[in-house]
Amino acid sequence: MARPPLNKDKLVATATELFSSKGYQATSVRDIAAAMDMTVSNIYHYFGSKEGLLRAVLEHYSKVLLDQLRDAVSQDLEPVERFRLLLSTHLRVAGTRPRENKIFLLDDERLSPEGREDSRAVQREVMSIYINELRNLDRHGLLRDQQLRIQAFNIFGIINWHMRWYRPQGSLTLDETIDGICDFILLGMIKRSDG
Amino acid sequence: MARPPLNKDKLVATATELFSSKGYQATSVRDIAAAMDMTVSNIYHYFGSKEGLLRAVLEHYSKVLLDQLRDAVSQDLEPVERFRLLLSTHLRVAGTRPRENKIFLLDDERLSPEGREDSRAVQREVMSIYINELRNLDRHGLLRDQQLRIQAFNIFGIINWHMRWYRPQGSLTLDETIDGICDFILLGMIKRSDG
DNA sequence: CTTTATATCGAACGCTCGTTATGTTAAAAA
DNA sequence: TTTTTAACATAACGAGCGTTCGATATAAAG
Repeated sequence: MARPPLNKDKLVATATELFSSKGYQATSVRDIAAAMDMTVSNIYHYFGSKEGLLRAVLEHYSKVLLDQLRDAVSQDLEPVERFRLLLSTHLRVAGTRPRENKIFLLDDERLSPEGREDSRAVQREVMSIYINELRNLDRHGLLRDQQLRIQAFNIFGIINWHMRWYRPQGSLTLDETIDGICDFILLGMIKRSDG
Repeated sequence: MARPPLNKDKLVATATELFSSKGYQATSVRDIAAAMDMTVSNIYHYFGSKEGLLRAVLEHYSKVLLDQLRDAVSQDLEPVERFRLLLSTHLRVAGTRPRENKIFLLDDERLSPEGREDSRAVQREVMSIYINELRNLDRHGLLRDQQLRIQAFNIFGIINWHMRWYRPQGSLTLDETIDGICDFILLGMIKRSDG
């Protein structure tokens, strides 16, 4: 046994790069093999199938995302402050791992039923983290609207759209962008007299 | 000449249905031919290529969307009211044509450079409509934040995410959902004392 | 009726895809 | 040293893909 996990990790990284830039379906196993300078059959030796590689990519990202979100909501903070921490954490994970995030959002439709169910379970878990926090805000009379799921979906839309336009080399830093987005979510667009 | 535009329209409709449910790449020209009960070569007679069909789908949707948005912002209304009309119009088009919207958002990456440029032009036009309205709001001192493009991107995220979760057969009507989303965008999540 | 243009078809071409069967190297285990 | 096992390679299979070619049917135009 030479260095088995080393090459396996590099394979996941290369697949992430290619899947995110060309799309899962448009990326052939031969593309990945060429980028790794190895043969196709070797990839099958490691992952068994093309979908096995996709699942490895998704499982890695899911773990990172859920760990960070759970950590954020476990902090002992004022309701609004903790919600802001949840938002900024989510934005930071998605913003620093745009490739994994893109695959997670777009290519889960290409999974087999079992893989799709795993992906859905992660999405449900993220949703339940948000619903818990929204309930907490509502308990303190801080929520303007009680349609919690719609609020959550709106937030996911903003966060997940973020990756389509944010470029690290742009004029705003990631921190500035994240603050602006959190304010947008919490306060809305229109200027208010008490803000 | 029998009824040329009739079959051509049906072909665009069938392609829309299949492209949106399975994705552009996962839909073969043979799939579409089978759904239309015609042969593959007949599709090529009409559209010349698979991409030709995709472009026909996108051009149709782009025209509808831009027409409606332009009509909304041409109304003579108070700034906030006109912005709310723009939002609700956009949400209504996307919500009543979820299939076209999905293809428009996801499959423009599969176009050739020329087709991609056409699609980008439409996206730029939509953005400029929003920027104009945001400038108008700002001129009246109504905007909380002056990062206009970020505001616009946040809005697009919410609107385009809408199609991933909204189901007409759900408990809320489209109108109720649209109102809730407009309020979210304009007022934010947190209850304010002057609201 | 003849010409012409459109609508439709059947069959194939060349290519790429995911996958597998079989073999070889090389390093760790015994 | 022998055995075993993981890491790699070569070569192919069968299927599906987008596309094209050549022919036919059909209806409008002359």
